[in-house]
Amino acid sequence: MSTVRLGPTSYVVLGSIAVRGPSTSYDLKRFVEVTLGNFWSFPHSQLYAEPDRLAQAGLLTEEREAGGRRRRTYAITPGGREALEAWLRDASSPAELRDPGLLKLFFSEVADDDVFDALVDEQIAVHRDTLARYEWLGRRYGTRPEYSRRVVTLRAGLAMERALLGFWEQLAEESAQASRPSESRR
Amino acid sequence: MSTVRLGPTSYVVLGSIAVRGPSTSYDLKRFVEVTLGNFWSFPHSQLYAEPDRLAQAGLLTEEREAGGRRRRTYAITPGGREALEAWLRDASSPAELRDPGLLKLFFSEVADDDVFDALVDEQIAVHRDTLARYEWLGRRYGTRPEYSRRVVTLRAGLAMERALLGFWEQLAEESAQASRPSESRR
DNA sequence: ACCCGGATACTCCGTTTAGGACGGTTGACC
DNA sequence: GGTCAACCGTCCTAAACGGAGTATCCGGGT
Repeated sequence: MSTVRLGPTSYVVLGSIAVRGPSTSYDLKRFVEVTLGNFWSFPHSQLYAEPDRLAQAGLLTEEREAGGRRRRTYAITPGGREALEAWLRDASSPAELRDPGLLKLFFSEVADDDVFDALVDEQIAVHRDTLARYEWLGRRYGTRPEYSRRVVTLRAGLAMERALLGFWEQLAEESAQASRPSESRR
Repeated sequence: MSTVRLGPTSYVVLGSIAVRGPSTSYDLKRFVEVTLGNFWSFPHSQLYAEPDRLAQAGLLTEEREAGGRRRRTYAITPGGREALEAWLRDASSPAELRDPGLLKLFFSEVADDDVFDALVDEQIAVHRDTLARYEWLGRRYGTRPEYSRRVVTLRAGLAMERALLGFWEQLAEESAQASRPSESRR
């Protein structure tokens, strides 16, 4: 039980196991991919390395199948639950966004207008897709009260996507307006 | 001029230099910190290593002071501008969000309600602050037409922050409602 | 029962990034 | 010309990344 450094990844693992019960890495992968993955992405390979670290630290127990795939099943320990709750109580570090679309928009002044227009179209399509996916998820899971705390994050995703979609659509509108100033403006 | 791998970081550097003109790493750091940094964060040390790489690849020119700090000033080459424009035309990879607040919310079912309430309060405060900062930036720079393409990303930030703030505020309201069921329920 | 092919499940490892620590440089003020 | 605080640049270790590679399973054919 040496003291290990716990990062956000650690809490993703601890939390997922706390919420799902005993899990294998692959269970975590599938769980994370449709839930958390939407607002906290990271490579699946972490889900094999990190639980191991946490088990070393005594925050998880590890049980390995004798034969076959030699799958390891992890369960949370009292110490792990404690660490998780302590983190929940801690002050949060600020959110980070990495949006290549906005990055391109920021630099779009160096290119021609058709590059800008293509970017806007693309981003509108992307955000419409994401929005549709979230809406589908909402219809599928949104009404199950046993998931309520988890499902509520979906509402945050919906709000964000709607905001961003609105932003890009407004940009498209302004761009269209600018390119035919004849009829509406004097 | 070997072929180097160009990642988003590379385009941050190329784009910033294209937009600002010749710059030192420190110039870039200060520029990025108040602009891009809001939707594409990364460590400042990259801004010393990356331009070097790009210079090797012939996308930037490098000129170094003889004495003192031995500052290196970089300028973009025609090849660099070309690479930047090609990227602007490419399809964008999807946006990524990393929000510790949402992560905690997702796992909050394992803890008591007061942890949840504290989280909600904290997040409301955080988003109010960010929103206020963006509004200030908007008043400060939003009216300068020479920055228009760059400043427009600020509107995206405002839209997102407003959406997220609304989300958390609604959560607070629902929570308050649930904890005093006396008047409305039963 | 046995083999085969494709889908699934899992791990490993070389590369890249994170981001803080550290050390040198400068200019303002004494 | 000395001192100090702010400024600027580099380096280093741990962690994250992400894809390549391997093992396992399952269903269908013989």
